[in-house]
Amino acid sequence: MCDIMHEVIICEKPKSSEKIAQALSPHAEKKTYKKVAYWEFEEKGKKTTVLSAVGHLYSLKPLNPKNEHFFDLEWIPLYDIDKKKAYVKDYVNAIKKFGTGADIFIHACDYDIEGTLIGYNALKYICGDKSVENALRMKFSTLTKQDVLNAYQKPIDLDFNQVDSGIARHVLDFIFGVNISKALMKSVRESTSRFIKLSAGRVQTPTLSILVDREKEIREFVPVPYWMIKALIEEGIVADSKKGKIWDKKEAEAVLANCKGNDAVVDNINVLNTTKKPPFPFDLGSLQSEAYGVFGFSPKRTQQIAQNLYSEGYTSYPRTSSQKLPKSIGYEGILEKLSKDSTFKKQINKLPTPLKPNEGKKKDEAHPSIHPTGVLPKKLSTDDRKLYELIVYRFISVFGEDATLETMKTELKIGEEDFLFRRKRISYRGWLEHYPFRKVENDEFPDIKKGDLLKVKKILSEEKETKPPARYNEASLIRELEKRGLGTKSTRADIIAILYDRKYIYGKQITVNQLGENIIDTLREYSPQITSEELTRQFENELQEIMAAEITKEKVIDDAKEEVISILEDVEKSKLKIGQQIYDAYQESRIVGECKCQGNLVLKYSPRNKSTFVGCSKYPDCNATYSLPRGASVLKTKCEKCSLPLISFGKPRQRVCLDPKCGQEGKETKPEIVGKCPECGKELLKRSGRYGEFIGCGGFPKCRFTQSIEEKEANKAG
DNA sequence: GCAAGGTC
Repeated sequence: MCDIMHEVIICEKPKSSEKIAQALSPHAEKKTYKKVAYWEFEEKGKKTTVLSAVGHLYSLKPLNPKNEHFFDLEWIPLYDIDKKKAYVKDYVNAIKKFGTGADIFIHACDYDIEGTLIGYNALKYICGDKSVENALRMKFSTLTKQDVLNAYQKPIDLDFNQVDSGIARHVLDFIFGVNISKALMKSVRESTSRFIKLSAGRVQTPTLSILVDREKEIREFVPVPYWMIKALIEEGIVADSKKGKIWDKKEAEAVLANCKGNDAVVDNINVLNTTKKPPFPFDLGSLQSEAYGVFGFSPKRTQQIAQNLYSEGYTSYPRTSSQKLPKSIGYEGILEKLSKDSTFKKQINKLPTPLKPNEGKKKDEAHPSIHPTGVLPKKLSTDDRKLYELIVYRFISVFGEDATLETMKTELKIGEEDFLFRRKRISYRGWLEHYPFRKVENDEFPDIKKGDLLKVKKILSEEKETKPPARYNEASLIRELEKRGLGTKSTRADIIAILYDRKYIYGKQITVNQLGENIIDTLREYSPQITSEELTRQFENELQEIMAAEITKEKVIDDAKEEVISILEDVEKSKLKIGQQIYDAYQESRIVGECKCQGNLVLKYSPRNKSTFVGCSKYPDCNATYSLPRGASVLKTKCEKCSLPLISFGKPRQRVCLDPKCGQEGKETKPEIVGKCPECGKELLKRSGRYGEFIGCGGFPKCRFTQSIEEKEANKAG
């Protein structure tokens, strides 16, 4: 048994180990050790075991957790730091069991900085220092059989510069993020003896900064009035004055006067054919964006569901930035399998041959775009089913034919004034047939020709005003982070969730709280580096230099340490002022209503009960407290009986007064009807939610159209 | 208590 050579291959994740094992030997046998899968084969007197990590197995931890600042760090198993990562232990144990004492160690994790570090740490801390010294490195960019075989046959040495740059990235993020976060919390604690969970980091703080800048732009925006002239004409035509935005009221009135009493003459009709290409296959970012737009799923939720579908084998690996569908995934086979579902089949049968996907530009060396595997799910929850079908229909659409649209641009003269209207209709549906999630305008063209005289029913001068820039939502913020190269495809959704969790931001149309704004103001003063994406750029450059052996990781870390120490000293000097300001801002953003004593009702947290409750800001002068049921939210609407705010909770949501003694049930008053939904035609209702009143479609949840009261007002005025 | 990065 012992005279045979033993070779161990360590991969980054279970899926890779499967593919690598199968590529290396037709005899690779799947085995399990305490629920963890590994692969084994024996060839030419050598036994090979293919093992797998599950991403990072080790994480940084301060050497002396009691110190005020953390600069000396060590690598500790992830499951010792985070209880939710217990599953990691099984993988570590499997590597320990089969890796210890092997003759040959092969590092086969993804060929990037993080992957290199994952394998390095696995070898070093599980198999021992010796395994690292002699380790071979497989370098591949895809997990195709050919690439894997090549990498195996021509292994390279482990690049220790790449390892060092990975270590430096972790250490740098830790000493900046954790120490500055701690300093902020300490300032609050020492100036107010209260605890608030605060944080700052290389990615989250610039992200918050983007939101704060937008918030300030909106606040400082001064609307400018303008007028738009519209003509209501027979045949249901609404034409706009070619003058567009008219900034001068008198000029608008003059246009109106010029039109008076005149019919409209059709001056010119221009009909154009345009083609609309099929969409690209999904990468994670575009899936998150589409699922947000179509179903209202948060990017984090989409990521969780996609991970689920992947684990069940229904869809491919979700954490990809690829918009490519290489032939090697076997899309004919996938479509054939999907065709076992009669609804899918209807669409698939209409696809043109030969099959050719419309691919996007974005690439990912490790994975293709997100696509169904062809395995049909038996049972899925409603939301999982929705996302699954979105992925399937998108996949089918990608192979569809171009759609053709006809656009009609008509120029009219009313007196001496020029008007214009456009119509759009679908002349060939093509791929649109396969993708039911987005509606495309399909207008009727009026039956008119050049020279026709049309009756003008009415000329309107609509007063409008310029609008501030729109707020980000989670999907558009993710796109912004992607554009700026902040975070990674796997972390962006989590980073945004942290900002919500810290109460820096709230709302679907993301609004920054006082607390969030104050954190940015404070950090811009004391640690400007961390508030801008420049820190990410600086890290990237330094890591490059480490990889090129132009600088050592020790030097980079020492420099960073000095920088952080100087920041911490500055914060320390002003901690009382900083802490008080942050606490005041925090208080303000926790206000949910008005107490009977005229004080503010604020959300408070009881560490003892681990629950949130409502208390008066004038405590201890006012002792009013109200407990909140789990998952309850405090509404802006006041109780009609006692004027405290109403709360809503439970499933289905019910409304009652914050004060249980009051006993007032939120009257099931019929919501006020305020118009028709522009998307589905049902009634638009005035509703109230956590962040005040808003307009929503009566067809909810089928139709998810919403708008703010302000938007509604603006449209009414316009 | 605190970051950002991998992955089930």
